[in-house]
Amino acid sequence: MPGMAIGKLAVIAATKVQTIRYYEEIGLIRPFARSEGGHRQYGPEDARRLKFIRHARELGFGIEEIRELLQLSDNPDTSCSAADIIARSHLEQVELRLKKLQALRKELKRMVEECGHGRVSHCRVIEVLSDHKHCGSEH
Amino acid sequence: MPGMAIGKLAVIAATKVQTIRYYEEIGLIRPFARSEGGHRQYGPEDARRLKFIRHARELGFGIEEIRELLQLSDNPDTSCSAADIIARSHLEQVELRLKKLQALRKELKRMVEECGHGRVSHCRVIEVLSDHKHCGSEH
DNA sequence: TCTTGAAGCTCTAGTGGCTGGAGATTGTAT
DNA sequence: ATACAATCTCCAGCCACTAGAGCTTCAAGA
Repeated sequence: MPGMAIGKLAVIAATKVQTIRYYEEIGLIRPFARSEGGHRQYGPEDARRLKFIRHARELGFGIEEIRELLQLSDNPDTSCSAADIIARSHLEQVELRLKKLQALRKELKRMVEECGHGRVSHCRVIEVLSDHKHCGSEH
Repeated sequence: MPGMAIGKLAVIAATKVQTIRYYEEIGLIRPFARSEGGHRQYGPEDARRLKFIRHARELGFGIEEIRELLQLSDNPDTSCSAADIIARSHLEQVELRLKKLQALRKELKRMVEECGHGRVSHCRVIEVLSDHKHCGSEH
């Protein structure tokens, strides 16, 4: 098994090369070997791990959360409740963000709709931004 | 008009003191005067401007967008269409984020619901993160 | 007026999660 | 053998703040 170079791993896991090196730096992954000249060599297990990380990042998990999840994934005999707790608290955060974003969209829509394309002195966009009271909903 | 100190402005605009100094550093605001001892002094116009900035930040506008909006707000005779364009493109971004977040919530909910509270080796949370294919929706 | 303690000052560094570039070295295809 | 792509390390920068050290100034009470 000769292992693949960092560039190929990057393509496979849809990551940038620098990002992989960064993950190594902060201790999330490490290549299973180096070539004589010092080039990193990765195997399929590294690819799986990197995909795990990228997927979790896409889902909005922070690096430290991912570190915990990786540890759990590395030790399949531990209780699953830790992973559950992480995912649950993450879900709560997501639902909060979602609510804020929905209120924001409403506000922006109103702003844009009410802009009469005239002078700034009568522009609702500027007006709404100038005074919180113009807001229909809290945020 | 003696002007208020930075601490009071911070309270009024619901900002941290350091944030105000940071905004000054990057050229968004400046105090209308300094005391003999070098303390910043602000007036009501500064408060209005800072509130404008904070409100726009809450709505998710970036600093450079805000810089543009401030310029428009400072020149009430210019066309409102520039502000409109900024707000519109911002709205688009928000709607995109919203869609992603909704897909994410769905995914997380499923993960949490399917976790049987057993061992990690059978935990759906880990499993879903390990393999993108388990996702019901793209994100 | 003096004193004290809160609030201000500047400057530096750190956060998270990468991203980009310089300049040197290595790997690979012809 | 050579050309050129890919990789290496190291360092700096991004955004929008936030925190702290170590000092000075201000305002209120005695």
